[in-house]
Amino acid sequence: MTLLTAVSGTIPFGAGSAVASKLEAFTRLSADDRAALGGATRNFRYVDARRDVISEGDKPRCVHLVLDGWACRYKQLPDGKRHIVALFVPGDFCDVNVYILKAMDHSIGAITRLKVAMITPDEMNALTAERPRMTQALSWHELVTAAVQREWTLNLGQRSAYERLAHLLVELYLRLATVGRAYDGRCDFPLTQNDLADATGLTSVHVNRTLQELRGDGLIELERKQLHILDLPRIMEVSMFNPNYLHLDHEGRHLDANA
Amino acid sequence: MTLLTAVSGTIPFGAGSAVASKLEAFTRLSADDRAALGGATRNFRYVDARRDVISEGDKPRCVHLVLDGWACRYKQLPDGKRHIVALFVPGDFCDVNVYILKAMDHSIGAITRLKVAMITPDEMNALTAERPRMTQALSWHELVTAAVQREWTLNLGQRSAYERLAHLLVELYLRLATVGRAYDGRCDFPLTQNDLADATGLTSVHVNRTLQELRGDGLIELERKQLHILDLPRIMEVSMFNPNYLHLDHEGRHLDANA
DNA sequence: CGTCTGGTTGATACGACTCAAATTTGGTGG
DNA sequence: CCACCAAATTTGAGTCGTATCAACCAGACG
Repeated sequence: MTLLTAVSGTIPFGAGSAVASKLEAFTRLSADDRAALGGATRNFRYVDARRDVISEGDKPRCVHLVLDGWACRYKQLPDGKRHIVALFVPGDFCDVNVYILKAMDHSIGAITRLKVAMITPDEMNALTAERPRMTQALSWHELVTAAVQREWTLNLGQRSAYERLAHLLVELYLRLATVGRAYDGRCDFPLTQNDLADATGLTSVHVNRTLQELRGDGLIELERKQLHILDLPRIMEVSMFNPNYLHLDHEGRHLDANA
Repeated sequence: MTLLTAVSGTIPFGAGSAVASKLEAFTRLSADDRAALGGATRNFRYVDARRDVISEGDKPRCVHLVLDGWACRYKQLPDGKRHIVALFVPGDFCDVNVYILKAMDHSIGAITRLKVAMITPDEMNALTAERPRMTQALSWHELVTAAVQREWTLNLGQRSAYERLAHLLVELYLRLATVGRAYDGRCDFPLTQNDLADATGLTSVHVNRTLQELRGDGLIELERKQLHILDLPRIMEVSMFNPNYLHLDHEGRHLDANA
């Protein structure tokens, strides 16, 4: 048990371990926890880029968990406007417990080609039953997801286009870093300027000009779907980025499985 | 049991029953469920208007449940801007499970004088243990809260000032109606134009002018902290209000305790 | 009766949008 | 390997929604 944990703990990342990395931002997982997580993600499928994983109005029957690629939650307005209300990167659950609801009030779409696990209610129960640490970790995940949503609300409500875009880039960089998909200020960044526009409530034209400003100010490089944050402290400063809402402080270590 | 349920079921509203009304939008509660809810809310306090219930940075030790009055979640930016990211009306929980987190990433403030229950983790466990329907109802509550937060994100991102304010008014009216605090298009509405500005990302000056437009168009009356929605279908139309995100469809009746 | 908070009005400025077109990039098939 | 096409990015010019700044007014309250 100790060995397995130690080994998997040293693997920087790999198929299926993004979830574990994410949950370990809250609490150390035991070998059994990791194994259970692996079991729950055995059932997965691929979704092509720009296709829906599940659409507004559908009855949710399982929990989705992003194993690889990026996805988004979006809502469409009758006048045709689309808004991306959330982004999912590897390791993110798309709503623990959704299957309680009768119908989806939004759609989940793949940004890139997506590898996504489908976890049934029974499997979720099996995952959490007798595993209080796992239960807590999932609650933490939901709380963080809610906190991110609030921060996006704040972002749209109070920040300028420049600050707003900067804030989004920093958030995504940090989230990717916690699941081992970002290093040295660099990460994959598959969003088009159109996606960024839909996520920030700006037009793609204005996103374009604002990104040029960010580049001009020496804060970022962004091309060929690669983001490079050149000056993290400064971009955090200008976007008034307070990382507290990501709740990455490892205080959960008092729940350490291997303590 | 049947008698007690029937009796409490016929009381339109009263101290402590807003929660039950809210949860019953999802599932019928048994007499035992109601009693347990009553027990959990026995420990409450009053908070003066404009005072914090809990502040950013504080360690959350219990779940808060609004019994009477209005409250809000807000976040403050270093440049002094404040944004109200959520509103609470009677019957709303302020984050089931928060106590998992190390520190609040936002503050909860009273809009009016507030009667708020403080429920300890132990009491929450006692409330849900052996009561799967209650557990589900609380999950539903959290899912709806998340859906509302997404809708606010959409609201800020895609709707004009006019649509945005209209949407907010409709949402609050419907939420109050589900807990028996709104009838015939009328409800208490203690928010100042300043609060509305902080919640919609507008300035209070623009909120003022936009409210005048809504009044001029015969959609609402709003004075002396009383809101009167004159034409619900039309204001829903102009604000592109789709109530699906409130998940008020009583399909949960298959879980009816008295079926 | 003065003070304060919340609401209202007017004049002006600017950030972001709109529309339109050009350019670059990435992928595909010949 | 090149030609071609669609998608994504970039640029320019003009407009509009909302912010800003500055008064002023009304009712509540001590």
